[in-house]
This record gives sequence, structure tokens and C-alpha cells, in this order.
Amino acid sequence: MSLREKLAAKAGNIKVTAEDLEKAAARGPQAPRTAPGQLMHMQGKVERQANEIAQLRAELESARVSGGAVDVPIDQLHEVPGRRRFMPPEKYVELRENLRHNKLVHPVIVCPRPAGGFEIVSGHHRTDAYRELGRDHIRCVLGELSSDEADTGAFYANLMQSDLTDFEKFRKFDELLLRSPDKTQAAIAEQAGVPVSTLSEILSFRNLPPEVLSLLDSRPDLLGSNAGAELARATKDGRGDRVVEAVKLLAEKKIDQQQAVRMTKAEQVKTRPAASTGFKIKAGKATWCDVRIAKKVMRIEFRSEEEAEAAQSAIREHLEGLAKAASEDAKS
DNA sequence: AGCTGACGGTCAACACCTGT
DNA sequence: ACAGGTGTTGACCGTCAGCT
Repeated sequence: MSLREKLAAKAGNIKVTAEDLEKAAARGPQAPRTAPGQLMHMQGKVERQANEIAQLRAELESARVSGGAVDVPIDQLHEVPGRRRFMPPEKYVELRENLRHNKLVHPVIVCPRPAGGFEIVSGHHRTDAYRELGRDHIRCVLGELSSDEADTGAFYANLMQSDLTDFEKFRKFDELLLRSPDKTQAAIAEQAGVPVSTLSEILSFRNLPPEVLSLLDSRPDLLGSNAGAELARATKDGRGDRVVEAVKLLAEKKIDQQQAVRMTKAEQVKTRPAASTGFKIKAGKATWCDVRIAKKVMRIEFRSEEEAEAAQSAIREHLEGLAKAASEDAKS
């Protein structure tokens, strides 16, 4: 008897009952147990995924041409560090609840990744919300930019959004300046469409103590550029300890930004001559004019242009008198 | 001359106050 | 309770002086 005939005879005794079939169906597809089997299984899986991604990519390409969007599995979307825009927690909750009940109006913009899958160009929070809502697909469109262009594009797009914090702008501007050392602040400011002075103020964050910078990394909404620049100046003047203390109190919501700035200046304020910082002149109970003085500049604010004009000639007359007296004093 | 930072001004949004 | 006025805050802007 040949080997084939022997094996056929043995197999002939194996009977597959209806019960066996049921058990097999309940177990579902089984992963191979041997190493070569597992390798082949893995290769097959990778190939299937690559095919799926290639197909998705093709669908996205044709959707771009036709102006449509494609449902992409959320587990194929990957975040690029530094590209995510800051969103206050309450706004995120608002977005998620909106998406719970409504369709996604603006699809997520993605770019294919060399490593497979897609990187998110914009729409991180929408993707997060979908994940939290237990959805497994999200509408996507293909971006037309390289990864670098996407980073820069996302940044400048974010810059136009008022809810991007100044500290986040600083981190990105700083990174841009490091990446392009040949570019001046003026050139970057022009590209971003902001005055050079604004950029300069934002970049002053770099002078803050390291402790404050790491705090701001987790709470970028803590400091605006104004207060940030003031605190950076205080740090440069050797008052870093006070800056750290003030920012900690700010984080605990015990003080606001202006109070934090004042805190770092406390000693200076004491040593300053007791100059008047302004006063108000009342007409009855209402303020008729508000006078503010800063160094050699005095500002007088009236309720209306007419009142300002009326006061103007009286002030001029008085000032001319003062100037005349001053010149007579100088002669004598 | 160009770049940068300091300083003060303007504006919008919001909070608070006051009168009805 | 509501509307309007007033004050405060933070973001943004323009000017100017110092520095390289």
C-alpha cells in the first residue's frame, strides 16, 4: 500500500459532525500557532492593511478631484507633535456634544504617511471627539501640502484663530526661527502678517525661568504676551524667583495676570516717588473727565468730543500761561 | 542701516455698577 | 430684571531708542 493510500485510509475514519462545525464556527478564525504560520499570517495582514490604505488613498485622491470626502478608519489617523491647536476644555466639550447630535461639517484634513496611515493636518479635536463618541470612521479630505508645508500651514492657519494662545505662538515661532536661522524676526513677522513688535513681544517668553516655561507647556493659556513680556523683563532684571512665585499663584487662580506683573514689581513700586497716577473730575455723580498720568504723558478722557473741544481751549490758555511763567523764571 | 526690545496707545470683550 | 454706563483686562499695534 502506498503512503497516499495509507493516509487516505486513516482520514477516511475522521468524521466531522454537525456539533464539530458549530464549535469551529463559535471559535472563529484561529491565529496560526507555529512560527512560520504566524509569519505568513502577519505578512498577509500587513499586505491587506497596505492594500486598504492604498485603496483609501486612491479614494481620497479621487474625492479631492471631485470635491468630496471619504470615511477613513480613525485608527489610521496619526497626530504629528506640535501641530495640534490649543482648545479650552469647555470648548472641546461643546464641540463633542455638537458632533454627538450633528453631522461633521468640516472634514478632517489628512496627508498620507510614508510609514502608512495618514497624518492629521487639521481636525485633531474633531478626531478626538469622534474617538470619545465611540465612532470608528471619520470624514476626511486629502491635504495638498508636504508634511513641512502642512506644519507651517497649520501654524499660520492657527495663528489667525483668536483662541490660539500667545505661548503656543511663541513655541511655534521659536521653532521656526531655530529651523531657519537665516530668517530674521522681521521676515517671519511679515510671513505671519503681524507687526515685528508683536513678534518680538511674543518671543520674549524665551526669557522666562525654565520652571515657568514647563508650567506654560501644560497650561499655555496662563499668560498672554503682554504679561509674559513683563515677567520676562523681570526675570532678566534678576527677579526670576518672584516671577516663578507669581506664575504659581496665577496657575492656582489666586491672582490675575496684571496682579502677577505687579507682584514682580512690588519693590520698584515702593521705591518710586509717590507720583499721582490720575484723578477724575465729577459733574454731579457722573465722571466728567478721567485724567491718567504716565511719566511725562497726561491723558484726559471726556464723555464726548464736544466736551473735549470745549476743554481744549481752556487747557491751552492755561498751559500757555504756565509756559510764559517758565520762560520769565528762566530769564530772572 | 537694519534689527530688536521697551513703552505706551487703541480696541474689543467682558465684568461690574447704577438707575429705572 | 433690565439697559446703559463705566471700569478692567488682554491682545494688538506704532513709535522710538539702543545695539550691532
